[in-house]
Order: sequence, then C-alpha cells, then structure tokens
Amino acid sequence: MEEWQPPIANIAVDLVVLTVRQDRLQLLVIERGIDPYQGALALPGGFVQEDEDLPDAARRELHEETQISAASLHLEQLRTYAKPGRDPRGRIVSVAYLALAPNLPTPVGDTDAARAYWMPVHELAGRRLAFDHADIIRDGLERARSKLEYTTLATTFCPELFTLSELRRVYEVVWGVRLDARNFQRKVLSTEGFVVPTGEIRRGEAGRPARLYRRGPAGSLHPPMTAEH
Amino acid sequence: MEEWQPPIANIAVDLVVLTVRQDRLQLLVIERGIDPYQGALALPGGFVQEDEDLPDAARRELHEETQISAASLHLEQLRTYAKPGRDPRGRIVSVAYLALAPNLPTPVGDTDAARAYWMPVHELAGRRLAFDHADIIRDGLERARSKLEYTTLATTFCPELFTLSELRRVYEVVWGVRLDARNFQRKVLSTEGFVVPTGEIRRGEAGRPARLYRRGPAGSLHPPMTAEH
DNA sequence: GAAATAGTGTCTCTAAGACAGTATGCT
DNA sequence: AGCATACTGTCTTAGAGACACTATTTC
Repeated sequence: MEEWQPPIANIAVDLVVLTVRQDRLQLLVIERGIDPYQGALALPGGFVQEDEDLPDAARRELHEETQISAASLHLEQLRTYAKPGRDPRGRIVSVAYLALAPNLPTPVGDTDAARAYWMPVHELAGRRLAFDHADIIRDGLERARSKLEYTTLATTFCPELFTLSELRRVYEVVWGVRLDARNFQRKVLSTEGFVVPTGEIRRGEAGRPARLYRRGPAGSLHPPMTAEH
Repeated sequence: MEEWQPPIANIAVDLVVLTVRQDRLQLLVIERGIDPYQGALALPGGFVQEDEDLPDAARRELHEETQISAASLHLEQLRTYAKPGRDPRGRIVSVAYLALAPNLPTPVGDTDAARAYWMPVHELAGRRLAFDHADIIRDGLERARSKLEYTTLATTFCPELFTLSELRRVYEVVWGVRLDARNFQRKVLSTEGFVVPTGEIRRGEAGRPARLYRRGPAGSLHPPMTAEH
C-alpha cells in the first residue's frame, strides 16, 4: 500500500508596512507590473525560501522590493491567510507581518515587475487590491490601532529623538482623533519608562522650541492610552 | 531556461484547547503513540487537506482525534510556527488555533496512534513536549489570559447558563488570582451586554441558591476587567 | 509685534479597590 | 441549629476628561 502524503503548498510572506508621513497614516504598496492582478495594488512580499525563517523572509522581501532596510523597524507576525483559491496560481499560504516604521524615504524599488510607493490609507478606498490583500490591510490597521492603546509602539513611528507633539500626532493620525495636549503630556510623562527626556531642545522651527525625548524601556501601558470621546 | 519554482511545504494546524474543570485551567493534550516524539505530549492537530480552509481543518482534526465537537466552542487563530527544523519530518508550517470550551467530557479519542486527555496546565512543567508545542502552549495561555481582560470571552468557558460565582471562578483559575466577589459583581453587572439575567435560579446545592445568567451580546470590555493587585 | 508652537494646573467625575454583614438555602 | 454559599453598600483613591493662559521662538 502506498504511503499517504500530506498535501503541499507554497509559503509566502506579505507585509503591512505603516508609517506616518505628512501628518497622515501611510501604507507601503506595490503596483503590480505582472499578472496575476497586473496593475492592481498589492502588499510587498514573496515566497519563503527553503530553510528560511519567516521574519528573515519578511525582512528580505521588504529590502528586495523596496530597498528599505528592516533594521530600525518594528516587525511582528499579524495573521495567516490560507483560504483555498486566494491565489489563482495554486495553494499559497501567506503569513502576514505588520511593520511600523518612522518616516522613511520614498522607496526606490522600481523594477519591471513592480513599483513601490507610500499611499495614505484613506486613499485606498475604491482602489483595486490584489488577492485578499484588502483583508490583510484591514487586519493590520486594526492591530496597529489597538496596539497603540496598550503598548508603547507609537514611538516606533517616531525618529530616534522626538517631541511630545510628534508623538501625539502619531496617535491623532493613526486613530483619526484629536487629543488634548495637556492630558496627553500628563499621561505620557506619568507613565514610567514610556519616554526618557534627553535634555536636548529642538530649535530652528517656528514657535517655542520643544524638548526632545527618546523611547523608554517600557513596552506595555498600564493603564492604557485611550481616545477621548 | 527552467522556470523557478518556489519551495514547497506541508501545512498543519495545531490546537490549544483550554477548559476549566475542577477549578483548574486544563489543556487538551495528546500522548503520542508513534514517532517522532513517541510518548511525548503534543497538541491535537494534523495536516490541512487540499481545498480545505484552516478553521475547517482545525475543527476536523479536533473531532477526529478527540471526538470533541467544535460546535459550541470559541476558535480563533493564534499564530503560525515555521522555523526550519521544527519538525524532523521536513518543512512543516503549523498554524496554531486557540479554542476555549466549557467543561467538556473526557475525550474518548483513544486510537493506536494517540491517547487524548485533559491535563491541568500547571502539571505541564517538566513534561516532555513534542516539536515546539511548548512555545505554542505558552503563546496560547498568554493570549487567553490577556483576552479575558478586554473581551467577554470568559463566558465561553461557562455552560449556557451560569452563575456569577462560576464566571468569577473562570477569572480566578485562568489568572491564578482571587477576586473580590462584590467588586466583581458590580463590574460585570454594570457592563452593558456582558451577561443577561434569565430569572432562573440554581438550587439543589448547598448554600443560598444563585441567579443564573446567559452570555450577553457584548464582545469587548470598556473599561477592561482587571486583576486587583 | 505678530504668528506659531510648547508648556503648565485645577476641578469634576468615573471607576477601581478595600472592606463586613445579612439572606437563604441545605443537612 | 449550624453550615455553606449568594448577595448587597460605602468610603477612599487614582486617573480620565474638560478647560485657558503664559512662555519662547521665528519671521
């Protein structure tokens, strides 16, 4: 009797890379130059190699497709998508990753197969998206929004040195709300290890110079940051 | 030139099935009867079939291995494990699911290949676990514990009708803490849609009879349930 | 000096946490 | 009668949310 063999599949990673640019939450998208879904928007990603771990594959694909280095960038597994038929090329199981990045330069990944650029998330509505990437983006946005509540991840959207106004803008842009500056400062500064003051001052722009902070060692927020009603 | 083909893998699902029995948090484990890891403890699970979606595979494997029906049971995707070498049989990517169940009968899945039973999670320490299942269990427990905070998932550990004491026991057992009964009742009853009173009373046991409740329509808890310090 | 942004203090109200005694069934 | 469990109310304290003015720079 023949020994039974389990079905086979290809493994891919897809990345939801978010950043805050120009006071808007932006997503890194690929405009597909080849079929399937030629001309549609897609997430950066690709197949996992033999003997390659998933986070390594995510970092490699991001760099290959957009020249963005995953060095100073938060990367976490989001969810796995495996519905039969989600990719017309066959059974492809995609492990999605969520990456949060400080304001990065416009990607230069401009190959024959794909063009990469940042797009404000509110401009995605109505655009044609490849595969089930609309679902993945929705899940990624939801994860990012909820993680800002109970973790210090908002600082990963900021450069190494940042002002409290910049940090507040992150919350306002990601959540689409306005926050009271006084309550926000009180909350952030009273949370042990959220940010650490550097003593430095940012000058050169209009208005009173702002104190610069660096991200602190704390990872979770007790109690959480909340959007006012 | 040959066309490049992406590497192939097998897809599996593994289940972290938790329940509260005998005032203890218990995990559904399989004692493996065959290699690899013969004799070690493992999670129920198996390979995903062709054209099968992941939740369907999870439900099917659970039923095949333990005769437990996944009808009234919360099932959610936990995380995907794909590190090369995690399974000596080859490249196997496992999508783990977390299931929470009310007190279920002892599983009867007792085949030549595996024996299934409930085990209190605190007895897992020091036991030999197959593959990377120790990691999966750790992640599943962490997810379950944190979800009790900000969702109404605790009710999925309870039968259809339950008392507030039973619900409180769920929190106490999963979190390993003691909760003040008065503060707990105030919190639960003041959260719109957490539980709905049925008007029925449970009698027949020692002590004053308790009111019976049913799970309410609310899914998330604002503000969250917290363990007292 | 006008415009722009940073920074600060107080009050109110909600909800968490601590705490003890009464009610109602069972044996 | 005694035991076991269910149920209830108040005080204190922490933190959210609302709110207006002063400080310091650039142009």
